Amino acid sequence: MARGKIQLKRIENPVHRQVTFCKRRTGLLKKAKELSVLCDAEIGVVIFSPQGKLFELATKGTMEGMIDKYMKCTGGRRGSSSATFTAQEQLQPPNLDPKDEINVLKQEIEMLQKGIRYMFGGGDGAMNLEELLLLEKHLEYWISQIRTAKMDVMLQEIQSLRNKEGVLKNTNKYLLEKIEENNNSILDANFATMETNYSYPLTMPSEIFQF
Amino acid sequence: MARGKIQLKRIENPVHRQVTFCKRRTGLLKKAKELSVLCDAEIGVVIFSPQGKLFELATKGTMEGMIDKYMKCTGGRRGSSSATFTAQEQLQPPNLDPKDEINVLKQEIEMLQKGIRYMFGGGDGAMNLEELLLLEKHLEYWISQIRTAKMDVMLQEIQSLRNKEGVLKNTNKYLLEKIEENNNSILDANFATMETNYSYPLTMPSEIFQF
DNA sequence: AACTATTTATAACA
DNA sequence: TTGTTATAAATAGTT
Repeated sequence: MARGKIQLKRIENPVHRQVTFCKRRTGLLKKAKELSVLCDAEIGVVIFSPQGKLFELATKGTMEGMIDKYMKCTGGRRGSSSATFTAQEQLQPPNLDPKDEINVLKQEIEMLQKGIRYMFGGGDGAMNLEELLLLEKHLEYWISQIRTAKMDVMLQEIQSLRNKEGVLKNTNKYLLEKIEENNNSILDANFATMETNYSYPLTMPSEIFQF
Repeated sequence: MARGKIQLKRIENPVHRQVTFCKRRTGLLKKAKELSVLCDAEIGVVIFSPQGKLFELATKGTMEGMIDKYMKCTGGRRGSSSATFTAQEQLQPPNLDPKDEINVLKQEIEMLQKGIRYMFGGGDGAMNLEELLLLEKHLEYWISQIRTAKMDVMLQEIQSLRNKEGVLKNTNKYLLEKIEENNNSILDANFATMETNYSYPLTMPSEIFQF
């Protein structure tokens, strides 16, 4: 893409090939990150150099998570490392002693927490400093996701309210016109009969009706 | 990259976002193919749209093959963390009517399941505003727990290092004394025999040994 | 690792 | 979605 067009075939000069690999690998990963951020997509990229060296990128969560998700999508059933979060549906005897039920529910919560731990790619037993830092990072990421979702919902709500506002404003305008018409009719009637000089308001206080 | 610089953040306009997703997805896959051909690399790309639709590319063999190779490269390291993020413990008064307790637990389960589904499903927008706010609160609690744990570990580490420091300082002091003793003995010996007038240092450079 | 002349990708628009 | 075009970004060849 510069100083000459490329031929879409293997670069034979090993030095050129290595340099190009390095540059384009960087470019590819950058593009993947951009796409993920700009369009809120989840992307995994795995690159093996000709020498078998691995380069990878997973834009949300971990590569393992991506692989699990991929497997689910393609229906491929292999030893998925993904935990099951559906225990509740499986074991739910209708009538149970409250004590037992509590225990069952607590068990389920534990299972769910295992799912969370899975997501964070846990370590063994007590967590060391690195694991804690990683977990903190993951949580921060998750919370940012939640906040984004929250914002989306709120923006939607705002849009909905604005639409309603428009409708109500129109209705209001229509009603104001009607009221004015009515008042004028009454005024005309009064004027004609001369039974009273009490003056009706010509309009309603507009601030009550208008937004 | 055209008709205007891009901001590296989520495109809020859904139409723009969709168009950009489509175009950049194409671009990314093209770049991946090119890199693979030019540099003889094996590349796998997996893209999930925000709606969860899958797009993929495996430049040599199949995606499954890539995943196997990836697993081999990273080694099947993964354990289960026993760290506990038991949000329900904190949010619950100890003595509660069993019925209420059950409800609380059920609520907790539902929220966790939704949260997990949300994360793994790439945010399919199944949660409403209140749920998101609640989840955010829980996550904030978890993160504070993690930070507390992190602080504990760090403080422990610091204490441990201080202890070590104390021991080492004492050892160092002791060794310095020994060395000085030795030097003096040798000096005395040399002085006594007069075989050489080479002068040994009386002390070692102290900054090497002291903290 | 830098530097540019070019090619390529793509944002805005239709 | 697809196509067009002005412009941003990537990068091939070079230093």
